[in-house]
Amino acid sequence: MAKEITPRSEDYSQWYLDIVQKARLADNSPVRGCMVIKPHGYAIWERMRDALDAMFKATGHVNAYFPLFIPKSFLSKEAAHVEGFAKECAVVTHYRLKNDPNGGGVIVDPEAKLEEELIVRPTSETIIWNTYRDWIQSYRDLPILINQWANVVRWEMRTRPFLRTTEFLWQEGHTAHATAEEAVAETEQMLEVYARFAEEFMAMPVIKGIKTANERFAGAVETYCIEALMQDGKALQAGTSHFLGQNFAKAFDVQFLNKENQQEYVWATSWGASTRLIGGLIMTHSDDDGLVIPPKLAEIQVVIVPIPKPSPELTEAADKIAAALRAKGVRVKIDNDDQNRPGFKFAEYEMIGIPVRLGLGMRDLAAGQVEVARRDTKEKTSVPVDTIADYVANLLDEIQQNLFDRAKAYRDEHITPADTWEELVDILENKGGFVSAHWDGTTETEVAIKEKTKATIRCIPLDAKEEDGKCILTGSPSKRRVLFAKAY
RNA sequence: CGGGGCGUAGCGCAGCCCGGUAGCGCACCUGCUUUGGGAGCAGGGGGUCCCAGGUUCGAAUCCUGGUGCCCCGACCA
Repeated sequence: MAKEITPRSEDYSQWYLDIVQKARLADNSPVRGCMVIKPHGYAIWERMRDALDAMFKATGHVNAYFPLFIPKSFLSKEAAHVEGFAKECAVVTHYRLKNDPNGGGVIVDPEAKLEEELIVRPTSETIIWNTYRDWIQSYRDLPILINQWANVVRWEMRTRPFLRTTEFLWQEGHTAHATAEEAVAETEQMLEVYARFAEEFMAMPVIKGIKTANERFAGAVETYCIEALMQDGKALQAGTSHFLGQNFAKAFDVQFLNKENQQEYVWATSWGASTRLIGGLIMTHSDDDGLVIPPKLAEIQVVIVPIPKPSPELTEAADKIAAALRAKGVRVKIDNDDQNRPGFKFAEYEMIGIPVRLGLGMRDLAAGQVEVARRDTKEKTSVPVDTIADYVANLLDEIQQNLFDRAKAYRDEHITPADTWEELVDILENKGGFVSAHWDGTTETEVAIKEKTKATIRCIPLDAKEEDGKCILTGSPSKRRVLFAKAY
């Protein structure tokens, strides 16, 4: 038993770290808060990236790439934006090293100080809007619908693999529009794209909503978000889409001539999702035996394990099954390793989250069957070889659906209405999850509730019904319920 | 930035209190026997004991200073 995973019931946080480590998703790096994303973790990101990228393209977006470095002065142009990011920026001050004259190693060459410091992008609004100024003259130049896949750096106090790392991978969409209506429609459309991606590919149910002023993106007029619920009852913001109004256009002086030959400021949106999604994926589906990957995001959906080890007969049978599966579009690996024993392999494939495992031994071959083991429920059944391809193809869909249904049932059970302060506190302390409660709409109240309970308003759900009520803390009138939760 | 913990083989750790020249498990290499849920036996390789200074005949161990990482909070995707 070389690879024990801490049970969730014992220490959820340690369980999470164990999964990341033992499912070979990522390693810590020599640099604080940065991680090495290992092949098995990166494969999940590649699938996420490809799926999202296709959805962006299908909604009319194109990819481009803007620089990693941003002149320091750009950051100060949009007041709220600086306020939000200044405290967590990595700054490049020099461009050269030299040998230490006092011996031992290299030092920063004091002669090589930069005239203007460069900021490693924490997000790219500033450099992109500085560029858009030159690209936009007329309403005919609009809209601009650009996305970029990039890495960004935010010097966070406290980091956790995938959930919050100093450097992370993400995509950021930056669009420019002639009207506010069009920009809002874009913001909402992209929120919809994220929600669909989360639910269809990650099998992770999400709540669509808007952020309160207090939780809004630095520089945005309105921030839309999708919020997911993790197994430990904490919420995770899984994607955001911002309506930026004319804030960045004004800060970077981006105007266009409209049809009436008048100068107007351009309307903007930005939207992003990051490698944090992998953290969400882990905490939505995985269990004490290891990672669980939904079939649509699994690089390898099916592994065939010859039992007890590969032999000419077993390999021939495995090749046929693999060919039949591949013909159905299933991603298959045949385990040709002849060193480890079956028990070891079973545990290993469960650890790294392969959705379906086929066990194939002489016993099965003689009976014309294959043993099918599904990762999500751990159930095993024997299936005739001649129907295996159809069976597995259907099973993958069923697993994808089951994971979603399971997560949704859990999530739905953990949206609890509260009408008194005592209820709110009790639910947050003991049950966890989202608490649906009335709020008077002020930042003061929101902050006060956070100080008392550590819970924040995750969002005002888009589908929140009009309902007269009283604020859970102050008793002031409220028109609708909002969702409170402790969050990652 | 506060609080706590830890730096000893690739990984996880013991040894430190009480100083005597480094050990255990896993992993790795070789061989044999095994193989339907994490194999067994035998042999073997691998170490600036985080760094610097001090005390001492002698430091992984004691003292001083530094440094790194992890975990828990406040801040954030």
